[in-house]
Amino acid sequence: MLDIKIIRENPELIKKNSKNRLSVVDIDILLALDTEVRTLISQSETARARRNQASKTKPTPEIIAEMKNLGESLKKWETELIEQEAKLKEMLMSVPNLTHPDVRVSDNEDDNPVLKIYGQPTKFKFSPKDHVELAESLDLIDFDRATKVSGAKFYYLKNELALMEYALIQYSLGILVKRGFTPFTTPDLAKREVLEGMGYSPRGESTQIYNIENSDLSLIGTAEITMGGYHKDEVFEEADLPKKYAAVSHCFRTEAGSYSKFSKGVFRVHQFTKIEMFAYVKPSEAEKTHLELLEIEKKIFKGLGLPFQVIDHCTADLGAPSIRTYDLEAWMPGKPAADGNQGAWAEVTSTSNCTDYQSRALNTKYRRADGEKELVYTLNGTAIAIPRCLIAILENYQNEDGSIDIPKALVPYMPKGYKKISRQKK
RNA sequence: GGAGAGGUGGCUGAGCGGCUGAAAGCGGCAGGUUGCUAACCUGUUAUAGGGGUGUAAACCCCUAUCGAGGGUUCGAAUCCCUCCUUCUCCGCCA
Repeated sequence: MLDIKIIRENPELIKKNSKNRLSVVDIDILLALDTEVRTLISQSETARARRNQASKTKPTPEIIAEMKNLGESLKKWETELIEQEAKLKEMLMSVPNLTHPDVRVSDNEDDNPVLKIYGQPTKFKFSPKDHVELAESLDLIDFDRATKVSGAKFYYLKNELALMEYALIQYSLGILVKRGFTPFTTPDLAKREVLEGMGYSPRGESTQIYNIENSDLSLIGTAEITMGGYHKDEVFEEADLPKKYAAVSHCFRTEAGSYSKFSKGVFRVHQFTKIEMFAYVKPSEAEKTHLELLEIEKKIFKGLGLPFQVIDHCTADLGAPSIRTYDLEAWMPGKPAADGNQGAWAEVTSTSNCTDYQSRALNTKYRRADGEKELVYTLNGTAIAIPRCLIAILENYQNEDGSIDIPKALVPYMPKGYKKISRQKK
């Protein structure tokens, strides 16, 4: 969340920013609520000061009577205070972060500038198939039985594709560990307070989050949650920063109302495996680290031999916690494009600079060399999201006979002899 | 899952209804002593929110916080309830 002080002191700036980010929070109402809350606080504190004063000595019957009275008013104010504070916090959590000055201002969420294209869309001498067709003919994904067992938008990975998930993990972790990232396997469930601290609201109508019945646990949608919660209420020493983590987890998303031809196959699913990079840095290093995360994503995709482009989210497409977000979009030859053609760029990774937006809610700080404590900055980025990466591999590495080459970079991580996927039709 | 014992400041640990934001020790910081180190001595040492003085560095006042939340009371670290969590023993289990 944003610092309420920034909103108090620069209401016009925040209003403009929120408008650019398509936020619907009314800053005037928020500020009015803030004033109300502060009045209640000072009222209660004055009353408590009086009570503490009176409690220093043995009270006379008159004072006892007075305190009894005061106690009742206090209780009333406190009840009101809790209510109003909760409302204020809810509003405050919905106010998006500030925006990096270089981000394009646009109210169209597809208006993201392309920074650079690496490689070229793969050319075929035949008509390429999409990953669903390829995977089904090679017995690599079982959608039908997944639907029977778990429902729509679940899948079984089989054969080479099941192996390839682990190959991709090993390949990516190798790159990350070399760069000083600490590897993690995280819990796949987290408490509500952690989700909320990270800016995800587990309840409510449009939630993307699965909740566990009779508990305050939710299935995480990304390891960003468990890695952000990891240092909740902690204080780093400046010398210990940056902390760079690579977290393997399963991710669960309800994906309410997202059925369309653009999310065919495993493009948008309820469960997938992902390695998330997460970094805690001091403010002066955030931009540098952000570019480092982007570089790693590029290295991973270049290494896999996949064509991709880098885009820079415009204001309309920026998530609330982020001041700037870059995505890698890989070329997916089987994906229908918006203009009706076949083949499209599609998001495979995303990296965000969240400044102190998350650390404020999580209360994660660092002690500067001069002894002062300050909120750390947090950044995150996808190292690899398995299903989307598999789509890109299947569709780009397909051959005319329906077989698929395994990217050279993955061969060392596959059991011996796996270099190509081909199977006789039964 | 069952039984028991705990959760207090950076750490160890006292307090068990008012003068306790909290003894003592350790550690940290500043100063003294010192040929150097050790030892010793003195002082200091939580966080957050609000208010005030000051150009500022600072300083002063108020409030909250002794695992979390509720309750009892004029007053709670201290009594009661719920939850979380740690340890020990038993059971179960990959």
